[in-house]
Amino acid sequence: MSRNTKEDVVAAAGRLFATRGYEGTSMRDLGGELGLLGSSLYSHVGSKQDLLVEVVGRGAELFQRSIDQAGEVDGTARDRLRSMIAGHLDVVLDHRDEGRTFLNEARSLDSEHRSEILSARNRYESAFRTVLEEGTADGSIMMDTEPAIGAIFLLSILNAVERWYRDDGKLSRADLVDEVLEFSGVL
Amino acid sequence: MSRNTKEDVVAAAGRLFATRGYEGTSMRDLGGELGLLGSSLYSHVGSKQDLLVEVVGRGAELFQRSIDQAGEVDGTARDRLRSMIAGHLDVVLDHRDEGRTFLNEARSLDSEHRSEILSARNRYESAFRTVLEEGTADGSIMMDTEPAIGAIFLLSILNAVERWYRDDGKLSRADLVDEVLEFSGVL
DNA sequence: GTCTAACAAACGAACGTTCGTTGGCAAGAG
DNA sequence: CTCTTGCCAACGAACGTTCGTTTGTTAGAC
Repeated sequence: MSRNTKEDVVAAAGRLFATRGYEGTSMRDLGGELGLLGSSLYSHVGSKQDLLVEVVGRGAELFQRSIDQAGEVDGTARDRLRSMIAGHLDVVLDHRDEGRTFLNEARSLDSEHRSEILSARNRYESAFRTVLEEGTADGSIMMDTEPAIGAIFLLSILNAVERWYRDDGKLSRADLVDEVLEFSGVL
Repeated sequence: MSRNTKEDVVAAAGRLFATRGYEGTSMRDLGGELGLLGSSLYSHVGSKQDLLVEVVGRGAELFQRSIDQAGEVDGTARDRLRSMIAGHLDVVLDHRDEGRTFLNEARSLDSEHRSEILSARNRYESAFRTVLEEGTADGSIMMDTEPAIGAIFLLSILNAVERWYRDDGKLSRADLVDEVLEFSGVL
């Protein structure tokens, strides 16, 4: 009989928040997921809101780490863009729960944490805009669309990937990266 | 003292469902929005779920009408694609509440209505895929991406527009249509 | 090695509040 | 008079959370 750790609780919370939404998930639901009573969760966590903060925070951290790694890639701006896209797909596909919760459930955060997440998202979008600008400058990226719009379009595609892509399909992740680059006129 | 009609109730429900989500909206919230008690809403509507069905249904109808109109456009497949994109943007921007609720709150529908909406979405995506195939065949569309993926990418961009586009900005809707076409390599 | 003190994890009952919903009644418009 | 609209009071269920208690494990003292 193995008992549950805080890690288990946060993981299960991510799963339920991602699929049913924060408001659509009750502490009793979450307890049931772990074979516990709802009240037992309070041995591990201070409040339901704390759980959301934790899950969303993990999502934010994953995206942040991804963009940091891509920034260290040397080569042309196009190489860096490719790395950013691949990294984004990995986050969104390998950490579906945290990614979805980060992207969709931020509105349920208290205003302090919500605005933190919002500026994290803005910084993230800026990184995409910047690499597009650099690629236009050094000639490694020929995109007909201006960087500000192109970054938004790219992220729209990337954020939606989790809704339809399956790893066991015919399209590999590497091919998916190429498809995205090709679609946006970079390749 | 003007009294409220069912129309007002459905419109307010759309507004709240779109911004706070279905589960995040209480009947008392909704009543407050109209200067009523929550219980008074039951003079207009059978249940909260009925309201969601109504709002989502309106969203579905708007998208359906848009795609039907675009289908009647004569010219090349590219002309029809342009019309589909413009129509989608109009739905999503002129009927933000119904559009958002249709796109984001379907999971809160009872399973019967949910699967109806899901197949409506599939038919809608099929229409995009088909026009891309036709455009490849008649040579009016040169897209490097295969139609199935291209349709998904296009819809990912279009569905996200409502999150960032403002009508009072520098970018007109017509220009936005061009940007989308250009980004996807059609123009 | 045993006894004991501490701790983490979970239970079960209950708290106050909010939820969706119902039913009876009043005011006003056609 | 009737029909629509809304108020009011109330319902049972579910909500997040707190509390005192129980259980199993871990660590140190004897």
